[in-house]
Amino acid sequence: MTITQLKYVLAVAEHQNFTKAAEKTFVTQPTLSMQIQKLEDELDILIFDRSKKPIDLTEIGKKIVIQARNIVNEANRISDIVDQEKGFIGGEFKLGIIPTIMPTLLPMFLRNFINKYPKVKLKIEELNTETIIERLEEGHLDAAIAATPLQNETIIERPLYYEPFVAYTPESHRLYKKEVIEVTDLDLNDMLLLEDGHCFKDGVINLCKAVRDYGDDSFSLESGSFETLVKLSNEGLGMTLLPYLHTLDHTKKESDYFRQFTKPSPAREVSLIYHKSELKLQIIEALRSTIAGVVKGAITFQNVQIISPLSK
Amino acid sequence: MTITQLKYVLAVAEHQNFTKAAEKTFVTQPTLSMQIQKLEDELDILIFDRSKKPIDLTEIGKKIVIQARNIVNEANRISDIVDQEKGFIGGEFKLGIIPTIMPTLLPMFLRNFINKYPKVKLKIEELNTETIIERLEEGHLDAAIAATPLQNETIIERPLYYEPFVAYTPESHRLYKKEVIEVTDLDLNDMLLLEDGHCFKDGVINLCKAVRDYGDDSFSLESGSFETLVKLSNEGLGMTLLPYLHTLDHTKKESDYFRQFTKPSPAREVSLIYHKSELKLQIIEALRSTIAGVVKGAITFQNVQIISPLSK
DNA sequence: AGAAACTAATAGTTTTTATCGATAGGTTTG
DNA sequence: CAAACCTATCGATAAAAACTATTAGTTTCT
Repeated sequence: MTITQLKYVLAVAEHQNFTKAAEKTFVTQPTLSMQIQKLEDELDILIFDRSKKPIDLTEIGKKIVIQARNIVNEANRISDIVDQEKGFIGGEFKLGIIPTIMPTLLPMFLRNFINKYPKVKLKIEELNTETIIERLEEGHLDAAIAATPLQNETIIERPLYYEPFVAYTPESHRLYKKEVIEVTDLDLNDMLLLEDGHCFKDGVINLCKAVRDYGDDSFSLESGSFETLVKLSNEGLGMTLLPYLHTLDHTKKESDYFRQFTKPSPAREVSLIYHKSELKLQIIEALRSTIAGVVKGAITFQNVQIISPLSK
Repeated sequence: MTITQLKYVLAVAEHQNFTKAAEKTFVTQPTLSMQIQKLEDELDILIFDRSKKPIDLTEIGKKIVIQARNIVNEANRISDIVDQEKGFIGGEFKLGIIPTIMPTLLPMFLRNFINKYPKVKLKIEELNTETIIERLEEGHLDAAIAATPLQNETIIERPLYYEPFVAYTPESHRLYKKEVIEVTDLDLNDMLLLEDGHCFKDGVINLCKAVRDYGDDSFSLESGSFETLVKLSNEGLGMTLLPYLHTLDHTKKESDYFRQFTKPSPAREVSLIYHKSELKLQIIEALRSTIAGVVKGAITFQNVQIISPLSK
């Protein structure tokens, strides 16, 4: 059994297709077929059920794939150890960021980071939370920035900052007259929220449910941007909630519509998250400290109440 | 990087000698030298410091060896998974047992186990607790039976039974007249205990310390057998403590000297222990259930007070 | 000090094997 | 029913892993 063979197994398991897997692993399809057969012979079992189309894993194949991923991960960590010892921070690093964090946070730290660690080839992708979790688990992302807690056992969360929500209440809205808003003032029927939004949990209100109910009656929102929400809000379709960083670069007119919450403000926890295998931990740590350094000062909220992204 | 190379590195790290490592891995010495050089070239580091005699690991080499052991362990588990799926329980299995458990427990389950799992080649070795922990950590033992708790993070403990201590008080001893003994009756100055004995902890008395003090004055005991203790005891050198199972096959005269403790009796916890990597878990589980089945009935004590083997 | 023993690296050779291109045999798809 | 697609097989080749023999450098023993 070789590490290469295990990588081939993982590739075929992922693409459910020998030919595609061969391309991804930069070998020809016969090579893949032969090596996987060799491994199957050695273990005296079938990893793939070739009768099904597309090709599928056998029961034992599934278990072997899990273990193979383990082994390959641990093997990759050898070069991590070497890099760390050499003080080398570099190589490709795939970072996922959710849409509602991307435009505000990325400009704050990106220039800083690439100056400090020029050898790291950052590949940043805007992805929703669900996809991020998937890709982290499969090892297609090295880390991500998302709202937490996620309560996923395979993922480690390192909180970066706590970002309060600010209410956006246009003149037409009943709450425009109030100077500060309380959570209890909110009414599910006159609020616009993102699908991928953050849910008030437990005691407060469950806004996730509200969005769904609302969608039944009139329209549903798939847009990932708060800009759309603000415009709809201006049209008199209700108020909305914006994360604090999104309120920093708005026109004066719009700023007039912002309303803070009374403390403890509802807020989201924004974290750097990564797989528990802790691959490329040095880069993750470099990223975390860079962001932490930039964010400190810009956002220092403490008396907040965390809103979970979970819709349960 | 290949798994084979990592195995070579582990062998050289263990034996601190290329030639011996080559024998153990069933290849010639040049093969080992070349493969390890290849790996060092690929990682662009030195794993071994060849200037020192005997050969030594570099700083980074130590880290790589730890990770290599990880990888090789995880790789070995593949065949575990296959065996489990096939329902095959077999292969070599190295079991360590501490001297004070060996003679009483082994006869109780060995025949039973080899009948039930004839394909398992059991290699049993009598070892003291310290050596057992070492070998479990290095992977030279698959499992062991010892007194617990050990509070070692890399080792998993599965308690098998709780064995009370029985006092052995010859006629000459002051406690001979009492029918049952209380822990508070014990006096450190007239007791014989094994070096590798079990320590009364916390509230009760710290017998471990007592042994050391005693040794200063007259003699120290390195024998691993209770037989010696009993004989010394008969010579009027003091009383001693025997684990319950050791009291089952004694002459009538000796039985006369046994004294139970009042409940909760001081007792030792005897566990099946193994590395947290859980290699060969099926065999471990087979062993555990076999022993548990045999022991049930023979030893069913509940109202006991566990004595830790730790001398801290 | 000098010979013997030991140890790791090197050189050259053989054996093994991983990979490739071409192709056959089997599906599924339009 | 042909076209497209997909995996297994075959024969060739290049890479590499292993071996034997030897060298060069130790350490150990006399």
